Order: sequence, then structure tokens, then C-alpha cells
Amino acid sequence: MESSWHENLPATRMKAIDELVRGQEIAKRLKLVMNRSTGADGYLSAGDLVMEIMNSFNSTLSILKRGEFDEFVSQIPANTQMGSPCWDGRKSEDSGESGRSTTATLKVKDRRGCYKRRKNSHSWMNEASALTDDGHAWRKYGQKLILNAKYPRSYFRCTHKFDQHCQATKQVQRVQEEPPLYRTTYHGHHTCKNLLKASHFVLDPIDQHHKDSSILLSFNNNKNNDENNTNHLTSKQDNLLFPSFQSIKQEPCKKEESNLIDMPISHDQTTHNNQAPSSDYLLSPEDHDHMSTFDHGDVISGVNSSCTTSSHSLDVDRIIGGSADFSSTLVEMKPNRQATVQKH
DNA sequence: GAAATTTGACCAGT
DNA sequence: ACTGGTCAAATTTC
Repeated sequence: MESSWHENLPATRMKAIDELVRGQEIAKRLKLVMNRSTGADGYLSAGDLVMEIMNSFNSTLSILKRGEFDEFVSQIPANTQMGSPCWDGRKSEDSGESGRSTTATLKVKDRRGCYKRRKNSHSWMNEASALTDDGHAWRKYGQKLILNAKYPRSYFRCTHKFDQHCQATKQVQRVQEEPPLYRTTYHGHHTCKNLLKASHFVLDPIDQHHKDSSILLSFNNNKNNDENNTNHLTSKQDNLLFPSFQSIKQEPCKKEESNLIDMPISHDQTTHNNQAPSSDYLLSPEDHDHMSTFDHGDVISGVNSSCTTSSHSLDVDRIIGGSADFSSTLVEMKPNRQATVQKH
């Protein structure tokens, strides 16, 4: 599948990719060296750094290979590159849309509506039988009843949206009652530096994955297709995930888990569908390829450390396939992590 | 009191 | 017009 993306890219981008691949290889070697020479404690922080580096490479490569560079750039906060009047969701004084505001609504409009709706944004999906901790701190900003969905959808943004201009968001929706099945759809890349959580973030999914509790889907949005995807997605039980979802600011997430996402919607349109929402998401042919490699790669890339939640597996496949992959390393690190995570 | 969640309203895409 | 995504005041929690 790699040949396909090669063909479509301009030479300059190809060159950039080559450079990134080279850097990626170097980081990989560094990791191996560190793995041999460093003690446990030293390794953890250094390992995190290497993870950061490699995730950064992965993310960038994914973006470039998919021809999404432009979009990626557009996600960078306004103060660094874009002129969007209110990129961070806060209203700036002179945002253009007020032009069609009436005076009566001006006050409200002054506060609201200044946001760009996500279109074709980079997104991927994770399905699990429990609400999984993806290692990031999330803040809930909305909940919505979705047509033909039995349960409401919850909307989360990165806690560091404002202090670090992190653009990542996710949506969580329970899609099935028995067995419980939650679908988490991630949008955007984390640009925050939440390093502590980052290491957890990297670790958990590996573990989860090996214990087979969740499925990560990578896709480019578009909800057209159906069928089939979900057939790949049978999710299973896992007990490990329960400490989970704590990333939504510890306790509050429990609340969400218990009364928010679990709560079925009790109105008339609940009729048909526990499964239907699954069909809202589909994989592009390319992503089907990713799917086929999920078993080892995409979990890492998808959950990918603090700052790069790009999900595309090809790079990670390469990493993991090409060297003593992270898994063993991560297993070593895990005890530390658990001590940290399971505060309650 | 600060931070997080809830919830109704606003807005954009279709 | 409808629906989903986001905003922000009000409320709740710590």
C-alpha cells in the first residue's frame, strides 16, 4: 500500500518524507541504544522523549503521505499562523460574522458561533467495551442527542485547548447496550505537552490491545459507507479498562461514564438501533489497509503520545516491524505506569 | 473560589 | 429545514 501514496505526492513532499523517515530511523536507533544502556528510572523519561520524537515523525509522515499537509497547517493556532478570528473558540471582537447580526442578537452572537466547523478533518475511531483512558485530559463541552441513536453523544475537547492551544477533540457515544460498546471518535492532533499523560497514553493502548479490549479505526471522516466496517469491530470484554476514562479529569469522568453515556435516550426515536451508528463510520480503501495492520501498529499511532494523535498505521508498522518494537519496552515500563494511574 | 459539567442556543453543512 | 458540532451561562462538584 505504500506505493500508492508515493505516486500522488509531489517531489518536494517526497523529499520531506524521506528526510522524516531518516530521522525516524535515527530516533529508532537511539531508542535501542538507550534501551541497552539506561536504567529503569532514567529510561522512563528518556523513553518518553524518544516516544515524542517518534510520534512526531509518525504524525508528520502520516499527514504528508495523505496529502493533508494543508489541513494540518490549518490546525495550527492562530497566533502562529492562521488568521481565523477565533481559532480557540473564544470570540474576538471583530469577527466577521457579526456582520449579519442584528442588534438584538449582537450580544449573543458576539459570544457564540465563532467557530469553524470541522470539515474533512483528520479523525479516527476507537471502539471498546469500556470507556478507555487515552491518556489525555479531556473537558466535556457538549452533549447531543443524535438522530436514530439510542444514546446521546458527548463532546470533549482537550483540557489544554486554551492554555496550549491544543485542537484535539473527541466524541464518545455508547452504541450498544449488551455488551456495552462505546465508540470514541477523535478529531485533530494533540499539540499540548501533557507529557505525564503522554506516557500513559502510549502504554495503555498497547496493553489494551493485547488484551483485546478495544478496536481502533483510522479514517478520514466521511460517513458514507456502511456495513462491513463494524463487522471487523467486534469488541470484547476487558477489565483493565476500568480505571479508564479517568483522563477526563479524574472523577468527573466517572460521572460521565455512569450517568451520561450509559443513559439511554428515552424518547420515541430510540427504535431501531443499537447497531446503526456503527455504520456511520467507514473506512476508505486506504484505511482498510490500515485495518489489516491494526493488530500491531495502529494502536500506537492512533493513541499516540501526548502530542500526535495522528492515527495512520503505516509508519508505525514500519517502526514496529523494523526493530525491537515498543511493545517489549512498554511492557517494561508498565508497572510504573500503573502505579501512577491507579490513584483510585 | 476554581474547575468541571450541564444544557439550551447558535451556527454551519447538507 | 434538519442535524450535528460548538459555545457559554448556569449549575454542580471539589
